[in-house]
Amino acid sequence: MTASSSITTRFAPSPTGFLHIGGARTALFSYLYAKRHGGKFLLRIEDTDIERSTQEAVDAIFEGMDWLGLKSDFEPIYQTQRFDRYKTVIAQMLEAGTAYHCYCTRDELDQMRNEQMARKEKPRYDGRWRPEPGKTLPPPPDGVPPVVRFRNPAEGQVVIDDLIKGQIVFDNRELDDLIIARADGTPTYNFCVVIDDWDMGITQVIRGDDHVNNTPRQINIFKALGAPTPQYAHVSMILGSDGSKLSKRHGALGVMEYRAMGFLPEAMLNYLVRLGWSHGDQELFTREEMINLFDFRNVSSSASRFDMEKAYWVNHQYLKTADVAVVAPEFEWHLRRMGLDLANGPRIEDVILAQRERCRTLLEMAEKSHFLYDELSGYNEKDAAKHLTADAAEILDALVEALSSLLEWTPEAVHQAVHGVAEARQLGLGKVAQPIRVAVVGMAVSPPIDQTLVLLGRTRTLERLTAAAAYIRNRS
RNA sequence: GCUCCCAUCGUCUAGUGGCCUAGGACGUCGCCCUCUCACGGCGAAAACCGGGGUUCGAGUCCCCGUGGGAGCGCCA
Repeated sequence: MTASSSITTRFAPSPTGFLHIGGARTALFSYLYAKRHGGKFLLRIEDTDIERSTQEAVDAIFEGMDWLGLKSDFEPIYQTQRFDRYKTVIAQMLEAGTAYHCYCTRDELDQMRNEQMARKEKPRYDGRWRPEPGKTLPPPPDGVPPVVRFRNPAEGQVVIDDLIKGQIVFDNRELDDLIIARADGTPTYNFCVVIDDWDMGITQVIRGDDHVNNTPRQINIFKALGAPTPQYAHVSMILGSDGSKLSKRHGALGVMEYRAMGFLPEAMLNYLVRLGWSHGDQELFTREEMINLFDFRNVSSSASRFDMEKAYWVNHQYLKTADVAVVAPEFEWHLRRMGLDLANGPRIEDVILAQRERCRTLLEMAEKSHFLYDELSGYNEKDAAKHLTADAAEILDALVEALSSLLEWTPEAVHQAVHGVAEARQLGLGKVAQPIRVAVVGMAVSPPIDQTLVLLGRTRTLERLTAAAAYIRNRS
């Protein structure tokens, strides 16, 4: 926790899609770990697969990181801008004999794999072009551009002391000679990662545990290069609520879709940090607390499921307690998205205050506040049938009279007027409040009636009350 | 098939050999509050995958099994 500012972590997505929930959590853990130790966090775009990488995906990742407030301490790095560096290292490795050319064609490789699978063996490169002392290599075939393979040690073990999973041991015999440069000369993932992590002084590699099997190969490359190996922390996957892997089909939504669903970024972070990590029984954390408390000791090594209900609950906690000034811009985003004119209604801060106890998401809040910014499109059928009864017409008339004579339009005044009407008729407040709700909101659900009417404003309240009374009379 | 990972309530988890007749949270159910919906309060049901060890003592350590998952690309 002291001035160990040598800590550097990175989040290294490949730009082939949006920033999904698993990536966001990995990014968060990386960010928190760096901040916790006074280190740096950086973002690296792994775009060596030119075929599949797109600018839209890069933008989507930035957008997601930005919305979550996960700031990189440096300008984002693109692997495609580092090709010269990769080529230099590959040339050095060829020279040093830690890498070699392989002239196998894809067809040969496919055939090799199929045969191995048929023999129930683990498919792997058989080393036919691997130089060995006393071994005579076949002459390079004409017209076959070679790939470059890493010469993985044939013996011994690779030991990973994973920050989350503990010690993992791999036998080098299980590892084959992976391709580090394609036939067209472009370097491949497992190689670029090593060079980048080395060059950028990454001290902790934090990534999904679908990468554990790559780790021993990468460590061997570090060693071949004489580079220091980073520590590793392999975070388990996030599964869908049914326990299956998240896929585009279900669950694997981009973080921006959670924004559209009405989540607050801080709530999203809070839910995510608790998915796999814990600090005793604490459920809610400020960003400062996350940073101060985060530790891999308390990160679970088993996969976890994304539970929408719990996520909603966390979001609701934030909506209820967050500074209105913080939620206002996000709420405004939703209202505008619904095509509402904010000038045509109350201050959104007041709306948030009135609604936040009864809304789990900002989207829900926007939907329930629609009536404040636009005309009613009609009454909810069941609610109208129940509350806009023949008896109610007269009550609405009385309310119009009582409310229009108020000197001021405050919760207290409105409250008194409404109660006055109820008491004069010896009715429970519900008998009066419910018809009002349906009349002004369109349905029987809203914040306390006095607050609702104050938000709506006198003019609109009286209009809608009158309209409802007319509606009742026209109907009967 | 091979290699690797994982395993406490439906879900997220606490638990680092005795404090565990297993705690918290979400969700569920009941009651209270109440002008609706909520908030809130109180209460309930609900879990250590199985079998062997180790130990005076195992949810906690070891082994085996079972069940999940990941990887085995000139993808990342």
